[in-house]
Amino acid sequence: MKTFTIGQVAREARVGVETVRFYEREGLIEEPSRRASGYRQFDEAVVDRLRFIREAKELGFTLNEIKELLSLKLDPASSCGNVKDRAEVKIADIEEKIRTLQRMKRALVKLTKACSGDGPTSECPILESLDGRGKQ
Amino acid sequence: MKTFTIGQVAREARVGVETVRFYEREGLIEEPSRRASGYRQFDEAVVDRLRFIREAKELGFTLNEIKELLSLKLDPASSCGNVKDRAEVKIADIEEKIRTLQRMKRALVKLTKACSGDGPTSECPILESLDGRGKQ
DNA sequence: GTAAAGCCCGTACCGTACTACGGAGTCAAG
DNA sequence: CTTGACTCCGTAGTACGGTACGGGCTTTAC
Repeated sequence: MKTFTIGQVAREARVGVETVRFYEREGLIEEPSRRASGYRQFDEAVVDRLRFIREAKELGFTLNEIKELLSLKLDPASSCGNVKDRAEVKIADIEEKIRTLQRMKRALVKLTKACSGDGPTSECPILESLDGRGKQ
Repeated sequence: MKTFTIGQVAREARVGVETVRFYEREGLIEEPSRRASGYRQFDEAVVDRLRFIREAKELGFTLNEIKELLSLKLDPASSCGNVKDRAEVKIADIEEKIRTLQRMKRALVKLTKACSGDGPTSECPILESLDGRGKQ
């Protein structure tokens, strides 16, 4: 069976070497076996695991959430429904974030439309609107 | 002219007392004058400034960006256009974040649709899809 | 055989934005 | 005058997710 050094798994999974060590410390990947020299010896599954972590992170899960997801997987008492529930909570989180960002964007667009771009900052409607209320 | 203690400005601007001290250390508000006792003595403008910071943060600016915005304001050579440019960059940032979140959401929705919610985690399409590729 | 690249470890540090702590001095109300 | 709330200060801690350092061993390639 093919094994990998830490540098190889890192390259394969497109993460940093230090990140792999960090994930090991944090319990996101199991402690690998070692060569006589002390060098870590990983197998293919760790590459998959690291990709899992990277992709879940890209989907907006935090490392703690990912850890829970992984422990669910190991727990024979938990069902697929648990995982689905968590994914649905995550979808709701993401929707909330999107709404907040859209609110921010609308406010900024409104401000930039009010601003000619000419004139001194002292008359900038963007700064005025933010710093204002007490200034007029 | 009415002056404020740190607790009063904090309440007025709806931030914490420690946050005001923190902003002072970070140079986001100027060093206030002091009473004989050493107590900080703020004026109304600081309340506005603190509100400015809070609102700009709500619009997605970081403290560093806010600091820049404030320095623009003080620089007589900078025009309203500088501020507008920054706001537009921020709008583009926000749009990018929204797109990323929408990508995340689409991926998660797709996965939850594929998942019945029944069955063991070993057959969960969500986990499989994430940890997969090397497992089949 | 040698040199470069890779790996070992613990620890410290990065940025972001605060929040908490503790002991001492001060202020305002009653 | 007392009491309780407020303020002072510097320092440390929080959460998040890593990133960097540095001295010393191991492996690989030539």
